[in-house]
Amino acid sequence: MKSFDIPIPTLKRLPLYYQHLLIARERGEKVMSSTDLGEAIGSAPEQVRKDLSFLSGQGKSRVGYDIDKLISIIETYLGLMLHKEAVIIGAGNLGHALALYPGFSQYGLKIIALFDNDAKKIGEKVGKLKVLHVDDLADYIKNQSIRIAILTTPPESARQIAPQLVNSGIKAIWNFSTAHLVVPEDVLVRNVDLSLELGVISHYISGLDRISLIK
Amino acid sequence: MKSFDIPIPTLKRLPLYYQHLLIARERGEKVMSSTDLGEAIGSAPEQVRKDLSFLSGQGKSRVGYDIDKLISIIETYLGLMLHKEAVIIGAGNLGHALALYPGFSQYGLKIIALFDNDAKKIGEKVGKLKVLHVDDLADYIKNQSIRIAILTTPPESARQIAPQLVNSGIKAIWNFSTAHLVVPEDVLVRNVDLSLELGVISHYISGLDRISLIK
DNA sequence: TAGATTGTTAATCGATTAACAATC
DNA sequence: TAGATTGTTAATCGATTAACAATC
Repeated sequence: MKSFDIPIPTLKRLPLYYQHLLIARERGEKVMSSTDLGEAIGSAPEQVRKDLSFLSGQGKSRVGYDIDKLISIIETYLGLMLHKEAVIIGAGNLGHALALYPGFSQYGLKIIALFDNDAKKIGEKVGKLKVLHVDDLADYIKNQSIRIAILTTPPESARQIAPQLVNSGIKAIWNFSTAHLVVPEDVLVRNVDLSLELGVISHYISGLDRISLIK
Repeated sequence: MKSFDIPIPTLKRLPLYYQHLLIARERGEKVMSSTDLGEAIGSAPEQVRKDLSFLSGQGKSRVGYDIDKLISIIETYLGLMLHKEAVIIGAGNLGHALALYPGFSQYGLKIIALFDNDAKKIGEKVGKLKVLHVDDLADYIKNQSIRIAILTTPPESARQIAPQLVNSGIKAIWNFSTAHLVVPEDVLVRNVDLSLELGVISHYISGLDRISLIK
């Protein structure tokens, strides 16, 4: 799963550029310099130019980047226009929030089903979606040719379900559980453990206390 | 805000180690090697040893790390035992999910209030918390000496509120909005933009399509 | 003692930043 | 033309990985 032709950090900045370009276009702007784009997302202009050079830079000296053109280049490069369907496994609070998260559609991601193993939740409505039983998950994925799964279950369930997902044809797992998933090479796993940020935040806050003790 | 004595990636792995050590302790285990710890979180043993060396390595050759000791070292280092109170601004789906997220208390984080500017939401119950009006935010933070704020509002609101938070004494902002916040040096901002992962996922999925087209 | 495992130094890798020639 | 801005190469920085001596 390593054959990226572009650094992951760059890949994560592209959506940011994209958002700001959309806003600028909305405002009627036509071109944008690397300096302005960088400022908008909090990066240096060199960073922006470097990032954009991966997608065959299209800027014009003295002018900047053509907003329309750059938008469509990023769309093509990331495959944003592609219709990407995903399922959520785990209909808890986080699953709900993600199912209803408004930002995803901008990137072509559409949540089309939620699964849970809790009988009480089956049939429950989340937005326009109904919660389905996890027993039907494998068939559903196969029949609908889903390739993206979002995991918001407890870690043990996540570990159990991951192989099923892979067997059913899932190619990308967005893992919100704390479980470390082991999957074949050709399956992308992106881990988002919200708690990890607490390592940084907690250390920072407790550092403040330490300083104030010394003073 | 740069004066970390330890790499951020390490800081984010410490909570992972911590979790696995807790589990191991639960199982009655006494010591754990860097190899085992690494395996649990998907890192190399060298990585583990390197990380732990930042907190004055406490392992024993031929034996491994004393689980009890390491747990308490990490707790001290990250300030996990510190009682850290936080407010959430934005009582939408994500705000709800975070308010009810079970994983935070393990790290000493306690959400004690939710704020919103939508009159319809004020007074609404989220778990045991009531949604308060954002007009009362500054006073609340000052009176309760809150230092951590979690932002789950739309980007424009986030940008507006950030200076207020800083003025009221907030020292760490966990920013789930897409806004790029500009704050004084001594305020920590941790950005979590869920959409950014979609850059990586979308690119990967569309890469699969590209390959299958070629074949 | 012999061997496993740590802690640390050095080598590698990769991303960011700086510099600057090319260009519009 | 002069000057601003790109695109790219080189230098720097920082984190990961490898190697190995120290140690229990």
